Amino acid sequence: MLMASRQKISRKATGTTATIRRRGPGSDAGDDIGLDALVGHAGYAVRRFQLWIFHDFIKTLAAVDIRPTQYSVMTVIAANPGLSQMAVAKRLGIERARLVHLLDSLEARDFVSRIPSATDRRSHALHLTGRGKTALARFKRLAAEHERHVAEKIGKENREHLLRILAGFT
Amino acid sequence: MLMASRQKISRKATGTTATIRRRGPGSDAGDDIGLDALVGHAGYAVRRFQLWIFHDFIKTLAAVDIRPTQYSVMTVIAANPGLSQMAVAKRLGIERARLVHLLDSLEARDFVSRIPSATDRRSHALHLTGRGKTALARFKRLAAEHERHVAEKIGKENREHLLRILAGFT
DNA sequence: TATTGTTATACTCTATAACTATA
DNA sequence: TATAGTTATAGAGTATAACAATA
Repeated sequence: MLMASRQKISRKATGTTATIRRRGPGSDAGDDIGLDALVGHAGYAVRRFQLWIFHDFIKTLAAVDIRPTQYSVMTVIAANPGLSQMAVAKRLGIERARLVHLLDSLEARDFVSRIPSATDRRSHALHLTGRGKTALARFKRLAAEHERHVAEKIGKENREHLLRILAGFT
Repeated sequence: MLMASRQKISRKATGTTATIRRRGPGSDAGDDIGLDALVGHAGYAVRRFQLWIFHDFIKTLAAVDIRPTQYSVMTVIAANPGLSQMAVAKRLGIERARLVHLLDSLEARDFVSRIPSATDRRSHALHLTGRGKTALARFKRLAAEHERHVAEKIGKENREHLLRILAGFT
């Protein structure tokens, strides 16, 4: 349909040709395709870096089947037992609707429990279970390993500088 | 259902209470909720920063209805006219299946055209239309404005250092 | 056989709105 | 009225698989 209409376009040669030149084998996204204005955009670099970090995190913690958001939720609850769902959602910038499902899965794995709040019957006080605490200790060791991968990738000094630059966003 | 089973949990007071203390007005995610191990994780800081950047980009370019990925596609095509879809997808780390839809929308707005390749009848040579070139010039001015927002947010020097640290990811 | 563009499906994530039970 | 947790839905975005046309 769309295809058909596209192919109606005349096939005259355009004069312009692709500027792709392959590098040697093993290069990553290694085509000599210019990016021009894209280089110099913080957003593009940060986006690519963030994808790399998340992929490495997921891979490094694949054995325990924990993703970055699940890790952050458990970490915040461990550091602030009794927090409500709203408080966790606000602190991590997660939609409260989404946190419901995240907690459902963490509760199903017996890592987190929702205790009815003593003071407000609408809200839940979130706690790690005993099993959750043990598990989180293991997750933290793996997360530290992931963090070492980051340091290897961009350099120890650069990683520390980056954390200082972005401290305001945590 | 799940709710019901949750509410069966005994309502005994837990002793633990939320540790939330409000700051003065104007603070951003301004609760004194400890993050502990989360601070010190590059991935967390980078993720939050990336979300801030994308939100600002989308907001700054809202008048022209262009999102970061659309901008990056048009920029790469402008810098390398005649590129195939596979080449663009690989260069930007986008799935080729997704690029199809991105190009459909850019083509529908007459910003991009798919010219049948002169040498390989399977592939399309991608070009900006005249309208696309004019539009991209405007997008670039707005993107530069967005980039100034980034510099204001983290500091001019820090932004430049960040770009140097992450240069390998572009 | 392998690759390009395409279609389709599933799953994650974001953004909303609406509902309930409480406050 | 407003808030906490929940449910539901729609739109991006990611990850796959499969197909037709072509190499």
